[in-house]
Amino acid sequence: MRGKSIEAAWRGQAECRNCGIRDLALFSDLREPDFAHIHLPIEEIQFEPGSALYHVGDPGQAVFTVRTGLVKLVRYLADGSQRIVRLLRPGDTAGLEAVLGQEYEHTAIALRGALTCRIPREVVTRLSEETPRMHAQLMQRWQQSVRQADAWLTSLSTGGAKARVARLILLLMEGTGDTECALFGREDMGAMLGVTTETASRIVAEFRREGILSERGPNLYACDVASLQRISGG
Amino acid sequence: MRGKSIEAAWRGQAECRNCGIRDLALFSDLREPDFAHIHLPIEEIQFEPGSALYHVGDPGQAVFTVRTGLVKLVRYLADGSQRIVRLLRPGDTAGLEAVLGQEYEHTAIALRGALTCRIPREVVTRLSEETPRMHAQLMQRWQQSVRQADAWLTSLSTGGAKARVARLILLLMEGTGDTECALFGREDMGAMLGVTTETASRIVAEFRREGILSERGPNLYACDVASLQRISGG
DNA sequence: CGTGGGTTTGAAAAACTTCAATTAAAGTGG
DNA sequence: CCACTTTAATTGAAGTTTTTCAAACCCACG
Repeated sequence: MRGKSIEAAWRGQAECRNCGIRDLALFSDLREPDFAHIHLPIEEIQFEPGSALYHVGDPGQAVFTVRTGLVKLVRYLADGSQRIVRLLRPGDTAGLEAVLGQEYEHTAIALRGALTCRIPREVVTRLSEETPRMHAQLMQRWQQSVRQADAWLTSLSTGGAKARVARLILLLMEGTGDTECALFGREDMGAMLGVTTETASRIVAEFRREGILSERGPNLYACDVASLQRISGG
Repeated sequence: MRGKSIEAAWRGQAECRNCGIRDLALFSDLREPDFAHIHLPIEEIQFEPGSALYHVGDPGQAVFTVRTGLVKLVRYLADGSQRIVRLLRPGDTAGLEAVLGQEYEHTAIALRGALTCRIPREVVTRLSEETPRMHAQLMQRWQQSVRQADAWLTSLSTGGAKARVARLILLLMEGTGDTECALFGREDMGAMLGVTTETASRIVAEFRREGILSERGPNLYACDVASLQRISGG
């Protein structure tokens, strides 16, 4: 089995045809005959919290679909600190640059545990040559990345620190109809927002004192959405 | 002729085959037979400083290749202020989302004058269906956008304001073997760096007093690259 | 020669960082 | 199961940086 089995447990060969999140995933537009072009195994891999799907500079051999959990894309700065440039959620794709035969641009690390499908580069390449549906899907994915990058800049790297934290929390709740929200370590929060760990901590603490966040478990909070929206807008 | 002729002067039909910057541009990989698929006119349009190639929310009807000058991609925030999310230079492509049939994600505004080629959406779509070279090129362009977005975040929205200004200036000089650098209005600088106009102004003024920048003309400076690099790294 | 837009500068307030110390939580190994 | 180590979160206080609000300035233009 794989060398990384301590951190990354191989689960088995993925059955894309019957994938539970197929309508979200990279292969959502494929039709039955297209699957014949998948000539290399797609593996299902479970990454433990903190383990890396790949590292910046590695030759891009595969694309990953996130099935469950959360993955951060990290860039390391000259001074050794890190900046998180994006967050991938179920349905999102990591390492698209592999399709272009390039090295990975980031280090991708699982926050919480993450179940992923590892799709070899050649599979995507071949599919994209064979079916325009795959092509279109790839372009969509690229655009989605750009859009997310822009949103990250304008909403998480703009304005005061309180507004940024508020926007981050709102972003995390987006989609989930819920008003509960699982946060992460303060260091990661800081790296997402471009502020120090302490500032992130202080603001979360302040929100908690003001009742905007109420702890429901370890790093799990119930959120006063209205207040967060007010803060995020100012 | 076009309604926007006051701001945007139509120059004529572009001759892509003999384009001076073709090796940089979207069509760089096309071969002779591919040009037969261009069934709609590609227009050469000159945008005056401050005029818009397109606005956020407009239906994306065309892609623009920047031939000369500089174009900013702007997002407007809830409070009415603006954030510049990217800068396009000669060879870059604006409005790629049009190819996906989507609305423009930004407002694209010419800083300085900019000569562009306006390529109708259908031309790119058709080419991309007909030739894999075009397809590959589009993917490259998308990736380039993502890469630039990430770089923008990590180098222009991270660290202290002095470091950001220094990195912006270095970025502007990148490529041009020169040590001269044309800056823009302080408001635009601020919107690129996520700081106020005043802060941008103060820092440029400070650099000037310290001899790191010396004025050579209106907003044109000779730069002490070594010092800028030192500042950008701290 | 006045006007308007953008730049520069000042001073006080606010926000953030830094560094250091404290507390809390979570493992670890007896 | 408890004491002990470790790691992360929180808090305080001082120091810096940035913003804010105002005013002065400069220059191009009518």
